[in-house]
Amino acid sequence: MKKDIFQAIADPTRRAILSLLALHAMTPNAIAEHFTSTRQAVSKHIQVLADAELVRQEQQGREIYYHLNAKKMKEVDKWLEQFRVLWDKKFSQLDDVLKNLKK
Amino acid sequence: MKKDIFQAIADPTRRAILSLLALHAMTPNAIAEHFTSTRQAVSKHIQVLADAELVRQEQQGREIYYHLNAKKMKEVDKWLEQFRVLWDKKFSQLDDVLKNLKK
DNA sequence: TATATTTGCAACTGATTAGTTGCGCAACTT
DNA sequence: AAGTTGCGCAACTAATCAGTTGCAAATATA
Repeated sequence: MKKDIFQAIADPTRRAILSLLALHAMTPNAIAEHFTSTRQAVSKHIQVLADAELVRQEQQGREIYYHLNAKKMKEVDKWLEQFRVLWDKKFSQLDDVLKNLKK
Repeated sequence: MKKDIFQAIADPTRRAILSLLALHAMTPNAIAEHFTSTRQAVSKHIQVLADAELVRQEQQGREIYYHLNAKKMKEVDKWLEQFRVLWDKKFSQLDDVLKNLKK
């Protein structure tokens, strides 16, 4: 039921919501206006983001402002770390050099 | 049907496969040995990774070696870029400085 | 040639999901 | 006080998904 960060960012709508919230905090209605689907559908997406702690709520009267919790995104960055060494051409070439040295 | 990178890395098993392939190329059978589920289940995961171009195949006789396409992971890194500015305390403090300068 | 191994593909099934609708509650507005 | 607005929660449904089993093709081995 409760999803992790990777599942949370798997959905394009949810990624778009995160991008919106990167600019400034917003209420569910304000967020929903950016999409064609209903408020409740968007609200469900927000709930998933909240479960994953990618988003925090701030109640103000009857309105709820959703804030991006950018720090949580660090976990994705941390996971990427293991591949970062591999994807850069410079490192590949360095790898080749090391292989040649072995011979 | 065809999934994108974000959907591909949403599954923990698939992330584990990617981590395995970060070490060296492997055949489906070899990969499946690391998991409790059946070969076909693992094969399906590999197929998803291949569709997302996170993995390339290299046929050798009747064996197929799957290689990690680490460069594709850059797309996730690129998406993270928009949040990287926000998650670092130093940048938040810099932001405060800029706000104060405005006054 | 006969047999075993490696693999992908297709059909089936139970579980999960995304989106809708309807509701109720709390908080503003007039 | 009465009506409106903002919102979350719950139930329903159609669609999708994950994993299994069974099969066929290609390569290797005896």
